[in-house]
Order: sequence, then C-alpha cells, then structure tokens
Amino acid sequence: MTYEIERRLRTGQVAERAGVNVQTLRYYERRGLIAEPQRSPGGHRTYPPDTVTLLVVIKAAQRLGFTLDEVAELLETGRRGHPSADLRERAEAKLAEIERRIADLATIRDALNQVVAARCDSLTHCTCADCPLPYAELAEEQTR
Amino acid sequence: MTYEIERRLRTGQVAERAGVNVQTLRYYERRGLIAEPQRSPGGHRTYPPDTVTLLVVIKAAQRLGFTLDEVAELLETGRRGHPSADLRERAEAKLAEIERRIADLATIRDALNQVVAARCDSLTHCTCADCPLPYAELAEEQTR
DNA sequence: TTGAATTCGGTACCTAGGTACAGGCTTACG
DNA sequence: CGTAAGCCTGTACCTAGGTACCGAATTCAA
Repeated sequence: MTYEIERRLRTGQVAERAGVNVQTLRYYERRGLIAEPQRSPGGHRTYPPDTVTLLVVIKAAQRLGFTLDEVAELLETGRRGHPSADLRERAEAKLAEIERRIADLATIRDALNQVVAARCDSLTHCTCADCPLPYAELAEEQTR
Repeated sequence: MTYEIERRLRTGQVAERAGVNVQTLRYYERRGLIAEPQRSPGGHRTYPPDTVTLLVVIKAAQRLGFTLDEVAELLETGRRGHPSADLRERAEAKLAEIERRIADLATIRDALNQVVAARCDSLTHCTCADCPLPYAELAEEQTR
C-alpha cells in the first residue's frame, strides 16, 4: 500500500476531470448530491480527489434514467447503512418506468406510421381516404 | 345545405368543450396556434365554434409527438397553400425521431437490466461480482 | 510584487408547455 | 338594477437540470 498525502483539488480541476461545468458542481452541492467541501483560508472550495469519481457515478446514474433527486436518495442510503436492496428495488422500479415510456412511444410511432401510410396531407383538411387524424368526426359535432 | 347564424363562443365555453384550460387558449394565441378572435364591445374574446375542433387537432398533433412550434408550422403551411407533402415529410421525420428515442430508452433498459441481474447493491460501493456500474475503472485513476 | 486566471456568492436566465394570481372590468341572469 | 360569474391584462411561477453573468476577492506563477 502506498500512502499519499491527499492532494486537494479546486473547483475547476474537479469540473474538468469529471467533464462537467464548474457551475454544475455548486448546483449539485445545493441539491445535496455532493457534500460541502472544505475551504481554503480565502474561502475557495477544496475537494478530495474522489469527488471526481462521485461525479462520474452521478452521471452514470443519470444515464440510467434516474433523476437527480433519485440519485441523491440512492447516494444517501448508500452512505449511511450497509449495502441494502435499495438500489436493486429502485432499478427495478425504474426499469418498469422505462418500459412504460417505451410502450407510450411505440403507440405514438404506430399512430405516426398510420399517418404516413394514409398519405395525410393536412392536419385540418386532410384529403386522404380513411384519414386517421381525428378532425373528421368532430366536424359534424359543430353543426349541432 | 343549411345556413346557420354563426353562434360565437366565449373563452370558457371553448375551453370547456375542448377540454383545455382557459389560460391555455390565450397561451396558444400568443404562440400563434390560434388566430386572434373577434372581441365583444367590452373586449371579451368571441370565438367561432370550429375553434374547438382546431384545439382538438392541436392536442392530437401533440399526442403524435409534435412540439407546439411544429404544430404551429403545420397549421401555417396548411392554411396558406394547397395540400402539400409537408405533413407527410414531417411525420416521417418525427417517426425517425421517435424511433431514435425508443432506441435510446432500450439502451437504458438494457443497462438497468444488467444492474438488476448483477444484483448491484450500491452506486458507489457495490459488492457484486463483475459490477456493471462504472466506478471501478475510475477508482484507480485517482491514485495517479 | 504584480498581473492573469480562477473562484466567490447571488441572481437571472434557458427550454417546453403550460398554470396561477391580482385587481379591475363586462356580461348574464333574475 | 343588482350581483355573481366570467373575462380582461400583465406578471409570476412551476418542473428539471442546468448555464450565464456580475463585481469583488483570492490564488498562482513568473
């Protein structure tokens, strides 16, 4: 094991290594995703190097579809308390959510396919036969 | 053909029949989705009844994944000028966009499935074997 | 030591699609 | 005619996840 004196990083260094904006760091601090770091005598933030890892983890969780609030909670339950089933449960819930969103988009895709297949030419005055757009059945309601 | 005197509707009537908020009407007017209606002597808006249809069409287009800007353009090209291929082209482009979004979500879904299958128990300190979370390869970079 | 680069806190702004509220006027009904 | 409901304009606020700008202070390197 090699023991090193912990080099502290400044805001810009952390941001650059993690590939995020400097402002994002302070934003995450406000949101409770990263802890308030120590300060230099002049008030500048000084971060431990593993903050970079934390940011990368946060970005990875975002790519998995978790919101920042959800990431904050996951980090929190990970921080206090031993490994739990929390992440797995949440991943399963998120999975279900993602699958719902995929199904919704598939519905939209199918409807668009109908519009394309029917060769619709106008939202309001489509001349195609059996137009899938919904204005037809409403046109007559207006004459009442 | 029956000619009727055109009954004009007030804001609240249009909103209720179309199932939208009263404020939404004025919002759409600002966005150029519906034309500025005539006014009563006292300044209240009075709409022709087919405004309700227009709103239903707008909502339908939104369900197809079009943004309000896109709907506004579709209505505009439909308004001036004869039936064109515009809607079909845009529907095809939107279809491609929706399919990209589905593909993106499928990638997320697959990644989440890996997390669930590997039984990950922490974002930052997962103890599972062959953890798919991306912190492992970064932990060593920090010691440099 | 001095000048440039960086960081500070606070606040405002961005997208998209609305929603809410305040204070005053108009309209409709009985 | 009185009154309640509805509508007017203008402005602010909402979610989510940041980004941008300000003037002042600090830090770093030569």
